[in-house]
Amino acid sequence: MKKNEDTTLDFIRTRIESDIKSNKNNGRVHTRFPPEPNGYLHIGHAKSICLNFGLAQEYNGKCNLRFDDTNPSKEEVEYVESIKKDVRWLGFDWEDREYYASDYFEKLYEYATQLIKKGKAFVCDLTADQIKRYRGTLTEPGKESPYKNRSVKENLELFRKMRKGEYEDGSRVLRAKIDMSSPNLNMRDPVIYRIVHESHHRTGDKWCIYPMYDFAHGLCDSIEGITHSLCTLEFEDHRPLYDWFLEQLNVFHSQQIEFARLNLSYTVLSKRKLLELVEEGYVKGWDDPRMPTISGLRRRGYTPESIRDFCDRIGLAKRESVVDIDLLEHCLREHLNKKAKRVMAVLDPLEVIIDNFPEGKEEHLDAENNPEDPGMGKRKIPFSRSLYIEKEDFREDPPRKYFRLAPDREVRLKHAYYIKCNQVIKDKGTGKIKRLHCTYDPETKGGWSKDGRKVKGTLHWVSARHAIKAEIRLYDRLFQTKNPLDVKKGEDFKKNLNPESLKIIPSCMLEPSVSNARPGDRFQFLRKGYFCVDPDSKKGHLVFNQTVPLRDTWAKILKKQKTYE
RNA sequence: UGGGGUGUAGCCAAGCGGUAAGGCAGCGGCCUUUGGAGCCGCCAUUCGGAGGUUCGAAUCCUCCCGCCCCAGCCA
Repeated sequence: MKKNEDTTLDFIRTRIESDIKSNKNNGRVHTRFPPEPNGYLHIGHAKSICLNFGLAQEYNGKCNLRFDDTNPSKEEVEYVESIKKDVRWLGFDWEDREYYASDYFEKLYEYATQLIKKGKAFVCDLTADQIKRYRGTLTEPGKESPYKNRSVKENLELFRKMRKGEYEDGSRVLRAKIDMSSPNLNMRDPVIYRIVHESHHRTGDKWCIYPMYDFAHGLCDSIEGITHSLCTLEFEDHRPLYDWFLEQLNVFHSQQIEFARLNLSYTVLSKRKLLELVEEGYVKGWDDPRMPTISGLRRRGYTPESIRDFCDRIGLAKRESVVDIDLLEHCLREHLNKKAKRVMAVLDPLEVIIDNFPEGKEEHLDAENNPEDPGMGKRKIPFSRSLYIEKEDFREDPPRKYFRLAPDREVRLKHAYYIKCNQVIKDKGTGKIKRLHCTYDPETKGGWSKDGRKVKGTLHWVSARHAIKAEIRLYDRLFQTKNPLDVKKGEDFKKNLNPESLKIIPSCMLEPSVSNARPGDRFQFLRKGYFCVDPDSKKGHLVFNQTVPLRDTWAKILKKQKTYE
C-alpha cells in the first residue's frame, strides 16, 4: 500500500502518534535496527530498516544501528561490515550511533548480579538436556531445578567464577527465577547467561560467559533509551519476559511492538537457508545477483529507491503474508524507466545487409537517451551497410499479429530507417538462416516517412562494424515454486531450485556508446530490459547483468495463441 | 486437549456502527519511432462460518472453524 495523505496510518504509526500526543517519553521517538552479524542482510531486513529509520525521520527522532552480538560462535566482522554497507546503500544514516550489545557486556553482567542479589536469578548446574526435560511441555508444567534455592551468596560466588573461566562450556548457566508452571515457556526460569569459551569479534577473549538474546535485547533497548522497539511476530511471546527484566531491574521501559515479517513469493528469506545456498555452492556468494540479499539485489542492478518504495508499498500489519515478487519488480521498473539511459544491444544477432547502402559509408544518427526525460539528452549512433538485428525479430513464416520483419515486409529500425526484407540466405547444410538482404528507404531517415506510410514494427539494431561485444548474464527466479519451502516430507527446499536461473550469453553486440560504462552503471537495452554493468567486467570485456526484463506483451499474446490453438 | 497471535479479491492492504479505499497481478480499449512507458475502463451485493444485538454490522456479542508462533545453553 502506498503511503499518502489519504490513507490511514498503520498500527505502529497510530500507536506512536498516540504516544506523542500523550507526551509519553516527552514525545521522543527513538528506534533501532538490531541485526545479528551472522549473515548478510536481505530484502526482509530492508523492511525493518525502512521502518525503523523511516519512523525516526518522520517523527523527528533517532534510529540506532545496534549489532546484537551475543553469540560469538556465529558472528564475524565480515558480516558487520556488509551490514553497515547495505544500510548505508539503502540510504540511511545512523550518524554516530553505531552500537553493539557487546558494548554493554559489563553493564549486563551488573544487571545479572542485581537479579541474583534480589533473589531473582540462580546458577543452575543441570545439563542442557536436563534443563530441557525439566522445562515440561506445551501442555504440562515444568519442574523446578534442584539448584533454584541456592543462597544469594553462593549464586554470586558461582556467577563470579563462571566469569573467571573456572568452569567448562555447558557446565553451568545463570537462570532467572520466574515460574516453572507458566503457560508461556519463555517464563519457565529461562537461561540468561551461558558459558562459551570462544573469542568474540569485538571483545576478544575478555569474556567466557555471554548473555542470552532474551536477557540482552530488552535491556540494550532500555540502556539506549529506545522508545519503540519493533520486532517480528515470533517475539511476541518473549515480551512478558523482557518486561519482567525491566521491572525487576527498575530501568527505562521501551515498548516492544511486533509486526509480520516479509515473505516474498518464489524466494527464501532465512539467513540459515541463504547461508546454505552460499556454502554449498548453489549460488556464487552472498552477492550473487539471484540472491534476495541487499548485496545481491545491488549487484543485480536494483536501486535503493525502488527497494524503499517497495517497503513503503507492502504495508505493515500483524498477519502473516506473502508479497508477490511482481510488486518488487514493478517498483524497480517504475524507477528504472525514469532513470535508465536507453541503448541498443542485440543479444542474439542475425546479420542484415542493406543492399542499397554503399559499402564503406557510415552515418551517425541522433538517438534520444530517455523518452521519459528529454533532459538526459541525445547521442549519436553509427549506421552502416551491415547490421545486426535480433534473431527473434525475423520470421520467415510470421504468425498472426507478428509485426516484426518477414520476407517482403517493411519495419522501422529505431532512430534510423525503414527497411524491407528481400532475400533470406540460408546455410546449405543446416538450413538455418544465415543472413538477410534488405533495402532501406533513404527518405525515412530518423524513422519517419513523409508519405505518411505506416509501419507496424520497430526493431533495435547495431552496426556490425561498430558494435562492441559484451557478456550478458540473464537471470530467472532462483526457485521455480511460489513457496520454495513447500516440499514433501523428507525433501529439501533446494529441490525447488530453478536449474535455469542463470544463462550466460558470451558475446552480445552493443552500440559503441556503452564502451566506457563502469561497474554499477544501469541501462535499458531497448525492447529487452534493464541491465547493469557487473564488477566482473575487465578492460575490453564488459559483463552485464540483466536486472529485469521489460514487460513483454508479445510473449503474452503468443502464450494465449498457443493455449487457444 | 497450554499460551500467544491472526483471518477483508489471485497477492498485499484500508476500514474502528451509516451501506467495501488504494496498490500489484489479470482482463478490455486508447495511444505509441521500445509489443516499453503513458492513459481510460473492468475486476468483493460481500468481509473464515453460524447465530445474536441494532433502523442499520466487516466493524458489537456468543459459539465454531482455519492458519502462524512457542518445549535452543540461537537470534
